[in-house]
Amino acid sequence: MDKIFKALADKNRRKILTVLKNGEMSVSEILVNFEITQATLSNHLSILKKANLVLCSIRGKQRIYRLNKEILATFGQNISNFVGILEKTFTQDLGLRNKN
Amino acid sequence: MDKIFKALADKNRRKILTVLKNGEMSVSEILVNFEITQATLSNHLSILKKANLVLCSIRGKQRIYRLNKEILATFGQNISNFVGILEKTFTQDLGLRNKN
DNA sequence: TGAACATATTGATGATTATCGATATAATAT
DNA sequence: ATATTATATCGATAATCATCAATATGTTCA
Repeated sequence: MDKIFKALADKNRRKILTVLKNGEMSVSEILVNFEITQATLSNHLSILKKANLVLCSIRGKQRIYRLNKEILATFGQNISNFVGILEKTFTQDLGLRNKN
Repeated sequence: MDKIFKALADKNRRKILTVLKNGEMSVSEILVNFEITQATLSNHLSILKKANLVLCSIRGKQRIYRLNKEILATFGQNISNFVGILEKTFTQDLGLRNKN
């Protein structure tokens, strides 16, 4: 969870996720939406990948990135539950006793 | 939105929110749940307050903090929508055209 | 094999951040 | 008034982070 929150803390990385909602695409295709260098984008993608928010596969000389929808859904659920009732995963992650 | 994500990027701040789910409490009451100094906690609370995630009122010499449930609910909704369909607020925040 | 292309990695830099001890502020109690 | 208590603010420090230019890696194509 910590890696996910950290990954989402950067505006460019959130934008990458939004861009990827249009479907999987290569690094250079993602890049045209930004005004950052390829090196910076590559770094952001690496962080998103380590947070398991995106998946990557190779097609020829390109890397095709796509959203990891499962993780995003789980994250969304955790957040919703946090807003509502304390959720186990979330609570445990923080090293707290669960209320129940 | 950016401030909220930044605020949530820190584990201690997320834990503060979780602690505050048990109800409003003073700074020193919050503090016993952590192994950080009062100065550090005060800084975290200030960041949460600026992100509008917590509210603060004064009672005698104490500051009583509590969750801002409205903001949390809105945030949860934005996340859910992000996982699902692109949500206006979120999209606009990133300076992207909305698909619709 | 070698050139061209796509992306990752490296190393450096400036900016931001979490943290602390010390001090300031502000309320209450003696 | 003064001491005590609660919290915020200040100044410093070490760690993390976003970013870049340059280079390396790995793939395809001629």
